[in-house]
Amino acid sequence: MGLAKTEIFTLEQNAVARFAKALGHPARVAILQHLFKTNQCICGDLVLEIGLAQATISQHLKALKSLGLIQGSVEGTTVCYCVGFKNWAKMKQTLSVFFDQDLNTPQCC
Amino acid sequence: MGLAKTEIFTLEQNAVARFAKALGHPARVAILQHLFKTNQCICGDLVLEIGLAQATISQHLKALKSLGLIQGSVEGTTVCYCVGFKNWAKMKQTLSVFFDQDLNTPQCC
DNA sequence: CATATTAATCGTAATATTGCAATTAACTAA
DNA sequence: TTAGTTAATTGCAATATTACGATTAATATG
Repeated sequence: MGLAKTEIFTLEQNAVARFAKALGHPARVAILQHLFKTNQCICGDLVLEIGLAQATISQHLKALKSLGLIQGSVEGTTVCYCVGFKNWAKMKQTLSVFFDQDLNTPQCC
Repeated sequence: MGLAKTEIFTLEQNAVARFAKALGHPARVAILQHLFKTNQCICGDLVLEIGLAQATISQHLKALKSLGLIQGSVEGTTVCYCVGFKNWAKMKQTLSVFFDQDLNTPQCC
């Protein structure tokens, strides 16, 4: 199928999975790292920096933008991207809660 | 293609992506949550709990096991699964470093 | 032994993802 | 206006993922 049955899972489970999926490709990880490092940059810089085709970078940017992890603003013929701090924080929060499950659980095996 | 060009990315970028990808499906999130809640359980319990076919659960278990996030031990006709705490901790560490990039960066837009 | 139970694996179908070349849309500058 | 620049979109090919039924392998039980 290739299609996840999201309807049988909780909102939290789907939220964790959605954020995690967005980070599940090294190009998207690299894009975020570069935006944190440079604070902001135009799309073309990312193409040079990362070394994938412009169309491919654009596709990854779209995925990150759809979750609000980055935002882009058109400036003339260029598009300036930067981190979407609000949703970045939301992602950190969502995944931190998931990660810290282990604090309540005694280690068994 | 469907095949990520991992060779052009750093080890860290690939590690973040690999862990994140493993959490990128709600069924795998649910499996981990259930293992934390019950400490350990057999494969059949997960099939009942989650409501996907046994073959599908087995596939998700394999993905988690390949990263060491869970471990399974055969006990008679059943297989008992539990969290792989060592690699769980490694995942938390890897992703935490990535998440805390924002602490060094002044918020711009 | 024969039968049942459990979970991994196989095979397959549907869909998603990744990547790129080519095109398009939007804007700038001459 | 025309030409150039930038980035989104389109179209496509290759591969991956998700899901399930059927089968298999391993172990238990009668």
